[in-house]
Amino acid sequence: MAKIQSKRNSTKKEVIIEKASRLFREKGFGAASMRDLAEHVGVEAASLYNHIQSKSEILQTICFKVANEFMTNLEAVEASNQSTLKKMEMIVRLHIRMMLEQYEYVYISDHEWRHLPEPYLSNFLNQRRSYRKRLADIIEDGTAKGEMKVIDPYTAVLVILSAISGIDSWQRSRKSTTAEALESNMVKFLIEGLKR
Amino acid sequence: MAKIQSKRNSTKKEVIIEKASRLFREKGFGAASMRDLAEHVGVEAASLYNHIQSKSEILQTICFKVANEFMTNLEAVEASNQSTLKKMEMIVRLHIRMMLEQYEYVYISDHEWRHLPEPYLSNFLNQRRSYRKRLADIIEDGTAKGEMKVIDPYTAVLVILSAISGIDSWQRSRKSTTAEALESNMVKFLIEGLKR
DNA sequence: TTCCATCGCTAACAGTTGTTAGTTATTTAT
DNA sequence: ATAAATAACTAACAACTGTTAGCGATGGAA
Repeated sequence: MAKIQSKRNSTKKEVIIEKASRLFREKGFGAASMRDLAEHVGVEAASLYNHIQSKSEILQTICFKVANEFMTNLEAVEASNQSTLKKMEMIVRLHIRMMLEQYEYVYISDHEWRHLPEPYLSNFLNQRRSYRKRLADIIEDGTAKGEMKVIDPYTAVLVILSAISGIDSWQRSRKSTTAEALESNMVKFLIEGLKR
Repeated sequence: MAKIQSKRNSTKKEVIIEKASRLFREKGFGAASMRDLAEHVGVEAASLYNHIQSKSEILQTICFKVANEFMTNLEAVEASNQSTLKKMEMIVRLHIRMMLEQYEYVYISDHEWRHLPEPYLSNFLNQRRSYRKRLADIIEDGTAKGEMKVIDPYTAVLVILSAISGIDSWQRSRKSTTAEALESNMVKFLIEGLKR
């Protein structure tokens, strides 16, 4: 049942969301229109509503997909038996990979969450706050154990996360450098900055 | 001539731009309407056009005001006789202060430049690229002199700049910590991360 | 074949967008 | 006081917004 399969074994809904992610990143959620999106999907605007419920449903899907993926990975890191410094390195690497491999989704989750309607907005912000708090706890733990330098944990979290989310402007301007080189450079910088 | 002074010794045009900066940050450039802005200024939407030429002129004014201020300050730093590490520290401190003191303007210049119309968009991007190149040159110089660790200069620039621009999410959530504490924490982290 | 669900289409809705024209009110200069 | 300039107003424009209704085509299940 359900022949709705388009190319690449994906639902048409998934195709729509993928095209939308590209569009939302390029123009911003507010400036991207449904007719715009429809054209990229190769269909009339009204037809989109056979697969999705609303424009903001697309945004919700993207934002929470990303948020959940980060949260799941954080839990795995927390559960691992590693030094706090190693834990932070794992998280940094995860964020960089996500940024490189799922660029559009991560970018939108980072930049367009403002346009989420309530109650999703509050939900998203709570999740984000919780995520950062748990990162800060790791750093605080690292400081207590003498593995890391004495620094405000929340500031450190902010520095690390925003540094990584800034790769977006790298993405287009530096195809020359390899992803591995970028990753190791950023890890070196960010983790050395933490090391005591 | 010209009585157009409103309160606070500022032109009505300046008042409009100030109110607009707040609005553009909160809602995003695309989602903020002229009628919205007019209400905040205390006037009808059409009346705004006695003082400005278009909506995007406001965006242009803000973006280039910020860009020019950074560029001017960079030139001063370049001309100074300091170690490369000290130069980078000066730049970091400048960016943090700008972020804290002219939050709305800097935020918009950082996040809403996409909506600049051509040819201003290309102009802005050129200026940004040049700014980053000159920062990277300082770091490269520092590495050559053995003051800094061997790291890709452009990556370092990106880390530093995006880390600072991430203070926006700090701004609202951490009124408790003082600006000085934030500044010293970030300098410690970012500059130590550079130090050889 | 018949039936039914799925999907695409056209047309239209009600609302909002940035902006202009034309007019009136207010302030400044003579 | 009068003339000139400046800025506010109302009304309207054409274009565009997300979204719905309804109809026709398609294709798999019975």
